[in-house]
Amino acid sequence: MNLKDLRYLVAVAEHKHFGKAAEACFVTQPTLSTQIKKLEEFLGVQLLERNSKQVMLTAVGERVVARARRVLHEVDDLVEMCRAARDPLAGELRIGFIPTIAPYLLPHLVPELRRRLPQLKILLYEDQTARLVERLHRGEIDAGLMAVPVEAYGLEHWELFSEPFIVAMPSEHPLSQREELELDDLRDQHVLLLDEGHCLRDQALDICNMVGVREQHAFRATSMETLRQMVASGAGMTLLPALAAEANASVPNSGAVALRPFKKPQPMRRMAIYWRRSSARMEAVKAVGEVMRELPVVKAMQE
Amino acid sequence: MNLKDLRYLVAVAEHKHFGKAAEACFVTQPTLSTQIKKLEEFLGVQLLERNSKQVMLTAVGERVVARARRVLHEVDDLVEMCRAARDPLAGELRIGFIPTIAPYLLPHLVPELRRRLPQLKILLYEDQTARLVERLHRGEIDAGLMAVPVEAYGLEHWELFSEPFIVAMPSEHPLSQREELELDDLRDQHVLLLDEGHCLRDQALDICNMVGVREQHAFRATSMETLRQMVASGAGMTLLPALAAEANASVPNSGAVALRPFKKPQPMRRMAIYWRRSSARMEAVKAVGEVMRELPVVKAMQE
DNA sequence: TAAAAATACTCCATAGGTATTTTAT
DNA sequence: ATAAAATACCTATGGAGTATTTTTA
Repeated sequence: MNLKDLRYLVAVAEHKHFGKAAEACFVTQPTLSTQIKKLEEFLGVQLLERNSKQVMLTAVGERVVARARRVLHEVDDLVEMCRAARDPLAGELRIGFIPTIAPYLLPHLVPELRRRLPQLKILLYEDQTARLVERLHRGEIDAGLMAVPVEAYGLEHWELFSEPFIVAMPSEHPLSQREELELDDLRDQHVLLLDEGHCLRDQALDICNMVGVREQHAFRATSMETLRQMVASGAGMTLLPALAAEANASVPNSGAVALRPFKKPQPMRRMAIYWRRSSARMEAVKAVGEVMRELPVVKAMQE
Repeated sequence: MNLKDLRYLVAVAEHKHFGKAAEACFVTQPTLSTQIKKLEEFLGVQLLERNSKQVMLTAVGERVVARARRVLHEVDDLVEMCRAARDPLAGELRIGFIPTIAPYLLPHLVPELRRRLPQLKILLYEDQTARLVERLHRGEIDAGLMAVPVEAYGLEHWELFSEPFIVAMPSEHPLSQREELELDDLRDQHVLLLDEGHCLRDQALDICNMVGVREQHAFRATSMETLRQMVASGAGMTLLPALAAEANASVPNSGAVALRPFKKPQPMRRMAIYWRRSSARMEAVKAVGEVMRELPVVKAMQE
């Protein structure tokens, strides 16, 4: 049984005339007649009573037509729904962010997305890289903003921007006298790092290893905010990504922390947006990436 | 778009695997793949995200599948409903009766129908011949029990039984002394008849005309009950169909009316069941006719 | 490398068309 | 006699199959 057959039946029920119904369905009368007959044979019941002067519905026919109408309406709705969903820049888009950038980037990003991609309903998720990758694979999110490299099959990515690392130290620290620092200045300093799992920990560790810094093993912060508070309390220094450092200004107790950039070339982490190679939302993901790339606060970091 | 395509989609959504879904649909994987692809092209949206290791639904896909499931359930219900309605001796059957037989036959017929055709839900209508024919043509009723002949195109009929006419007269009438009457006995009698429209009027009139009876033009009864009361009050005599006459016994004031049959061959009216030539319920109508024909009260009239 | 989906192609069932017949009022 | 549905027959679209290739984790 086909939807077309049901349409033919409903047309006959409406016109009470095979010829007119056929015309309304853009087919010929014989076509419609044979299809209706087949439908009746398939269902095993007579739906229409016809003679050369009039067409009437049988009792079963009446009920079948009523149900057929409902079915056809629902199918039409389904098609209409898809038509409305055709815009690749509309609908929901689920994006995950690593915790060391989410709270610092989103206040800039969200209003801009609302302005530039108003049809897109962005759902935000925050998780560490490994969990974001997992959720990408499971299809729980459509995209993830993470630092390259991410070891994961089946994902594609776009590199969006680089984020310099800034040194955060207690304001009374001797190095705070200097405008800019060199990597070598970190040598023999005690550096505080984030807990395992945060990619930021590994990135900072890589930099430290280049110059032989000792990690303060006794203290491992579980969040950037904790880390900042530890620095403010004089427990040591740390490396903050630029956006987090920038946000420091507008935070209580910020006077206790001195922020100093590195001399060029600054150590940086490269941020990219990731999605499943097979994702149907690639276009939307790229559009969102483009918006991020063009955020003033992001462009300012790139020169 | 076909219902089959929707079934394929739902199968893939359930199995999350094209091969397994194809198997469940009794088609090959390439068939299912191409049909799903066509469905996506038709709808203009990607419904599934697939790679060689997993299949996932897109957001639109999720919604389409939900709607498709509803549609398919409704279609299956529709088919199931037809399967249940296949029994030609089940469902509703609308039957019209002329007023001069309905109240006298139905008390015998209805219990017997309930016993012999329990699946058939009989709806009863009562109207004069012309209106019954109209309603038959309009499809408002499936059958009509009327007296032959009925002048109407497009109707077929089955003759079921003949109903003798019985003379009803005031009990003090001289003719009531006789056991059986002859037609000639009616000559010069004053006969009361039903109002225009009742076929019984015409049948009685035909009989009267054969022997030259004068109609009592001043009185025309609008119902058989009125007619009987007029006879009881001594206003004249009349011809009653046998079933109506038989019912007279159990009616108040019955002692005032004498009933006398004619000598053989009795004048009779022939009752038949009519239906549209194109009717889908012919089988049920004939079954009901058969039940009528075999009613004891009916068979008793036929010897 | 192995599993799975996509593609290429072939075939045939059937929807749909044209011409004609049957039917019923 | 006429209007309308049914039938006969033909065509061609497209659903389904087999064999193969491509993809990707």
